[in-house]
Amino acid sequence: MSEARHDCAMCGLHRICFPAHVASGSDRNANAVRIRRTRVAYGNALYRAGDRIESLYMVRSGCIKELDGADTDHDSIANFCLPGELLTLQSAGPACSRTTCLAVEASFICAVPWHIVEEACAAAPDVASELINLIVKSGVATRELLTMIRSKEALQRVAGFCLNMCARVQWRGHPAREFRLGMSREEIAQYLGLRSETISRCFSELARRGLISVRARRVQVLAPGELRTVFLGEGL
Amino acid sequence: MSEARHDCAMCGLHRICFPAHVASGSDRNANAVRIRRTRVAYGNALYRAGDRIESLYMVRSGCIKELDGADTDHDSIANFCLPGELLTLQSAGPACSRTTCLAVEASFICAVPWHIVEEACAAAPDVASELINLIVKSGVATRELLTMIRSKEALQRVAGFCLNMCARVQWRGHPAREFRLGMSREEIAQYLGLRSETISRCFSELARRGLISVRARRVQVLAPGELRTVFLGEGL
DNA sequence: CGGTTCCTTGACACAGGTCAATGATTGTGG
DNA sequence: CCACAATCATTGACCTGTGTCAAGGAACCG
Repeated sequence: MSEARHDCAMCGLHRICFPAHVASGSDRNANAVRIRRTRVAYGNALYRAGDRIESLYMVRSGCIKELDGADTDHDSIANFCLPGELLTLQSAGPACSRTTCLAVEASFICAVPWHIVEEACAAAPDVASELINLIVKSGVATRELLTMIRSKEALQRVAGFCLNMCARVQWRGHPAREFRLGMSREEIAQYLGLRSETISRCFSELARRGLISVRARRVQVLAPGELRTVFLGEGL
Repeated sequence: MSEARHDCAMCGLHRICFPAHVASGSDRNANAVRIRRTRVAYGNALYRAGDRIESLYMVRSGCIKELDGADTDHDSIANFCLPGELLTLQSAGPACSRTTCLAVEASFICAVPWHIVEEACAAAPDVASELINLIVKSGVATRELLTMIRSKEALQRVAGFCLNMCARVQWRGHPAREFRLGMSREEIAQYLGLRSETISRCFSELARRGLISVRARRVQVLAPGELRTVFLGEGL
């Protein structure tokens, strides 16, 4: 119960699930919105490109990768969704998804039916603008990735990836400088526009320099400052 | 007058400027929305990152490049806006722009004040969902660019760029297989994540193969089918 | 018509892709 | 709980595409 409340408090959907709560500071409407919870096993799809979008989804635990639809062959990973983050935002307008969402590892998901979201938006202008904010934010993240891939070389991208992961998990209250990768090197490579061998090499290089420590899928950031320097390309 | 009406009919803002027109099929409310028209000279900014966003903008003529804010040095071009296309969508939520918009060539712009857009959204749910649609669509375009840059090599990117430009200008009723580049090779390079020399080489190579013809900034597509084949990477 | 900017082309270097071999990790069934 | 298989990760050697540097040529502008 209180654990669930705790999770909800740091969820991106918070203001949509609990509009009254946010407005009044009380819990009285906390359960007004009907939330469905589902489990997605490793490798399975939450939904696929072309599916009708029923809900707005949030990752409770695990990791979901969002693939751009068209690319049938070498999948193009648009985003990794970590606990507390939202899916489906890019499909907000159209009835059918343009993306496929696969579980990188076994994951638990919250689903808020779209009609509920729409009702909430119609009822409260804050909620509507909050939704637009979330959509815009997800677009900004995509642009940041685009900029990184266009202008940074491999080592910088991997450094940036580590910093980004770090920031995202620690926002959720996890130990500040350590995280577990839910995804394989191959998937990181697809995300960063590189090859899995290059990811390995970059991890090794960063470890050799003493900036991180990698053991299987566990990553520790030892020197965030220097890592950032590498990312920015100043310490060439 | 009738020319202006004509232009408006193929503008992305059409459903927002003329909601009643769209709904009823008549022109009676055509001038209900107050539109400001401005001119931006070559190299000048429509607005800069950090500026307060006053309006939703549309390019009437010319070409505007949208730069991602953070990147101060080598500018990262997120998009080229051609006539009939919208700007500022990514800044819909926040009050301050995250992007800088510069005129690649002398351009004329329509500006619809944000409060008008907001009022129109509040008044008609179609308009609101239309706006969300437009925002989502612009996000999809960014993702397509991301996918292209991650997975295609230089010649494919340039082929894709030509096809994309072609589709966009011909949508506006221009001659089907020809267009004028408002931007320099350097700017195309920044957009596609390459160097200007590589853009030159790719144009030359595509011309050598007889797929396009390039003369200064004028491009003709001679063989769209084969160009598409190159883009898809099947005809290696 | 001359100066400036932009474009094209060549020679060369290097980051990262490709191919291949080995080692680590995880999961499964006895 | 162990052993085996399957997958995943690491590392090396080599090769290709694109960046870099430099020189000349075309287009534009006053």
